[in-house]
Amino acid sequence: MRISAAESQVMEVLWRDGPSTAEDVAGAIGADQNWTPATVKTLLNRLLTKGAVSAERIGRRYLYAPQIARSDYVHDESKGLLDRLFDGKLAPLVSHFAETKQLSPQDIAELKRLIEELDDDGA
Amino acid sequence: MRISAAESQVMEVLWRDGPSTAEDVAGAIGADQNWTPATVKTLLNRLLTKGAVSAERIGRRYLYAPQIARSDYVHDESKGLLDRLFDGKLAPLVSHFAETKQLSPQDIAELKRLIEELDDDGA
DNA sequence: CCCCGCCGTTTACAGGCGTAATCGTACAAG
DNA sequence: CTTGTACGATTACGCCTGTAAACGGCGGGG
Repeated sequence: MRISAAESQVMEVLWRDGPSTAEDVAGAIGADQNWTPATVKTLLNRLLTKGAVSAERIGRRYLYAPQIARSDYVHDESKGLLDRLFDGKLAPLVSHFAETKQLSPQDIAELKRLIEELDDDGA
Repeated sequence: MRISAAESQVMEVLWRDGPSTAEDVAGAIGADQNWTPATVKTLLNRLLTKGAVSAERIGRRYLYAPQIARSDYVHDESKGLLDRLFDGKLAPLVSHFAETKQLSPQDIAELKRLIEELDDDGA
């Protein structure tokens, strides 16, 4: 199930805020994306027909709720990128960011901590 | 300059093999993507009008050469993903793969080595 | 009890993309 | 010199996407 870039903005709101009405979503997004409410409704409907969200009727409105886990989505996107660009390996990606000077000392420290933790678990 | 998924396949060949004719590219790709040569030519032309590749006439053919660095492309794609899904930070991405059990001991070892190297440099 | 307005649904439409066939032309073979 | 052919260029076309307006019904206010 493919979720487009615009659709993912809507999903992010639902993941963050939980079940929401179209109005809620429009309110949460509208400002920075400056979409009209109509646009948000279209996206919600496309997600609905894809089965990516569910809709429960509450009075004359619907509460939309995500039907796929954010972690699954994130995983698919991430793995896709790794496979396409880094031969499926994480290390080259990290290396790439290191080379292009995109890592702050804090980033490095955090990565270090994380890796040591993994290493301990694994060993 | 946006490079689509199909176009990036063509770019990958040019990055890997250097300046190539349309036939070369078609040969290098054709098998696994099973595109006709016509499709490859279309993609090369779209890349040409975008300025992503250059074309130098050699006899009655052209040699196509990348005009953008792979590292730039890789960087844009990677940064885009990090920004969209991981708040721009690498650590959460690594953490995500760790949680979903996508890291082999080799991966962890390599990451560890890499990070220590970075840490030494930085310190 | 009737009508207005608010919802969700349907329809719209231009641009990008994947995929490819067709066209026009210039070189190579005869 | 003619002609077939192999190129790049042009055209095609349906689907997806971003963005949004139009439509139709139902429920609440008068």
